[in-house]
Amino acid sequence: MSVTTKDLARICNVSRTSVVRALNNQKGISDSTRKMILDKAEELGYRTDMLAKGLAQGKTMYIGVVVFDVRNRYFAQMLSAIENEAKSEGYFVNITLHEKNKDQEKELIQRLLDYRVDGLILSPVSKDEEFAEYLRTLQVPYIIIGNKVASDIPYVGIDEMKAAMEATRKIAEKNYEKIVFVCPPLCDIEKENIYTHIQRGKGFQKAMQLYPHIDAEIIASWNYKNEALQILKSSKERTAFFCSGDEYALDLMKCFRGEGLRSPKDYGIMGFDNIDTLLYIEPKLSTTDNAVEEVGKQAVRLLFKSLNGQEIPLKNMVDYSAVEGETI
Amino acid sequence: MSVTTKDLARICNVSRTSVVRALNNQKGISDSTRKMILDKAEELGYRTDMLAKGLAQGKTMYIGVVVFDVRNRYFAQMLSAIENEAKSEGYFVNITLHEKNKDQEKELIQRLLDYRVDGLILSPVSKDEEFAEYLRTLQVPYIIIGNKVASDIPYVGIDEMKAAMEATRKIAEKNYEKIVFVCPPLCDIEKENIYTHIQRGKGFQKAMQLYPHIDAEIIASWNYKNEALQILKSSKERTAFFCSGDEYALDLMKCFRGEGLRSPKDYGIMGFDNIDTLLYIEPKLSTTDNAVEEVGKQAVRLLFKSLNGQEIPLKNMVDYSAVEGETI
DNA sequence: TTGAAAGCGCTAACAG
DNA sequence: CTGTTAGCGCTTTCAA
Repeated sequence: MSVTTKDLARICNVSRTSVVRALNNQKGISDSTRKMILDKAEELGYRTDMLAKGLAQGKTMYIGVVVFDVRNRYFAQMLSAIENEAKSEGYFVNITLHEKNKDQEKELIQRLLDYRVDGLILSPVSKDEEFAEYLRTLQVPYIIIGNKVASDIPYVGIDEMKAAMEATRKIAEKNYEKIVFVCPPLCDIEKENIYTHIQRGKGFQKAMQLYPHIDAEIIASWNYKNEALQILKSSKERTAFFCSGDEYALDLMKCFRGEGLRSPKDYGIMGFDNIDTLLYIEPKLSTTDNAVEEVGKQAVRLLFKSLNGQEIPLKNMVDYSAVEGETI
Repeated sequence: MSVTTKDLARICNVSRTSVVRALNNQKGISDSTRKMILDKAEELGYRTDMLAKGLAQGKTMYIGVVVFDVRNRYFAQMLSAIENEAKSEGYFVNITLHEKNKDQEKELIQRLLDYRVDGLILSPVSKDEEFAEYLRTLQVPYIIIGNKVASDIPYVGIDEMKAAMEATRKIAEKNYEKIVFVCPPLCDIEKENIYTHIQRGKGFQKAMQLYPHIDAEIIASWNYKNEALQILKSSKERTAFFCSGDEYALDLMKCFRGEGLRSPKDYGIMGFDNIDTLLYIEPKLSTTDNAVEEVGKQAVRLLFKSLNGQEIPLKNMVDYSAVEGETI
């Protein structure tokens, strides 16, 4: 087995307290004994047992992250950002995943707490009041990213609605006669937390009010490819699709291409998120960058503040940015 | 604070030992007291402190995973697989990330050990003998995925060489006059563990020996786009590119498209890995599926065997499969 | 069937 | 400056 403070104490002929003082750089110990102990520790490859330390101190320097589905680019990019930011403060990150399952979600949070994480970063798929209530009972600080749960629960993200409004206006100003908001998650509104998509939808509708002469339509179905195709083929108007996620846009583009239709010639299309798959896509998709890495970074920073006992704002907005493409 | 076994004992008027026996489903306790304790535990929302349990038992039911760069699709897909498989055995997974940094890599392993994980799954960027030696000293079972470190260190992956050979032959049989193996990581051979890419390269070369009349070339540079373009433009032969990763293939396709060149008309191209970005790409890229999810799953299974004291094979091969596309 | 006591490796309050 | 002691919450051996 590995060497403990007890071993070090015995070997160095000092008390365990002295060993601790040396290891943790505390005062109340002479430089010579400190050096002696540290040298010996180094020599024997001493390593702090974080379990024991955590148990004794009541904190673990561990933060837990719960997200659904890393296969989603969105999360993959964010996780790196979170990990890096936390590391810079000496914290360790425990990333856990589930597949949009509410029970699993809660279970993961529980298990992280069982392991006594000091704080949590969550991107929940749950949103019901019961879940909000559950969160409120948690004994550790936490912060929500992406899918807001309730307004009294700390949250960091971008202003989805405003971003969607601006995107919509960009499309509208290109003289399309019809704009279709494509948002399949909307049909899961009862089942999941799709806050971001709802906000984007609101932004779309709000913006469209400024353009009464433009036809507005919404597709809220996982059969969106067929529905969109239907619309595009049957209408004589210049049509653009505003998709609530880049993946939907890419899917549509592929589908339309199969019918010989090209953007921007035959239709306009815009995504949302700016996932990095777009790098390989031609024509370059117009979209909105959701600043996912910055969101992750901010989440960690806010959590640290919280851990240090500081009050943090409930609503934290990060800047998004429009990405010019060739499809509008 | 939360309720402990001590609290339960006091409240139920029994000893802590009895509480433990009830909670852990051990025998040596009457059904009635057991029920009484469990009911009370439930009522008070008792939760085992895994830190204390881990400390006392010397095992944590935790497995650590170290990978570089989740932004890579390869890992994102694999992590889900690992998490799911581990969960099914009651283990908890701690995923940690770094950015191809050897020091960070070792540091992460150390920290996971400090938190006393029971086992490790690693996809290392290091490969030197020193690292291998370091791994051999670890006191917990571990398994390597993807980048093999040494032949005495347990490893799970696909037969990269054989897969690359078969892919090469597929290309060769389409009557190309020149085949270029595009493998930028090869120029990092001194810096990183690029075992998989090396194996793919060997497979390519071995296969090409069977086709002496076909021109074979290798690009081992991060300037591969320009070099490939150069080759394609300057040679009159029917040329195909065999890329050691789908991303390189997508990059080339985009670059060539910019020059008005299309696959398969103007050149052939094949990728490797079958990343899911391919879903959105047209024409459909021919590639090899590296069975990444199965690899992750197997890694967990093998680790469990190891945790249970069983011997595991050092070399564990998972089946890959060719993916027919339109670009060859 | 039940309980007392020691211990996992560390920290922290208090004394010398 | 140094050491003694108790304790974090759980497990485990041994005795009743």
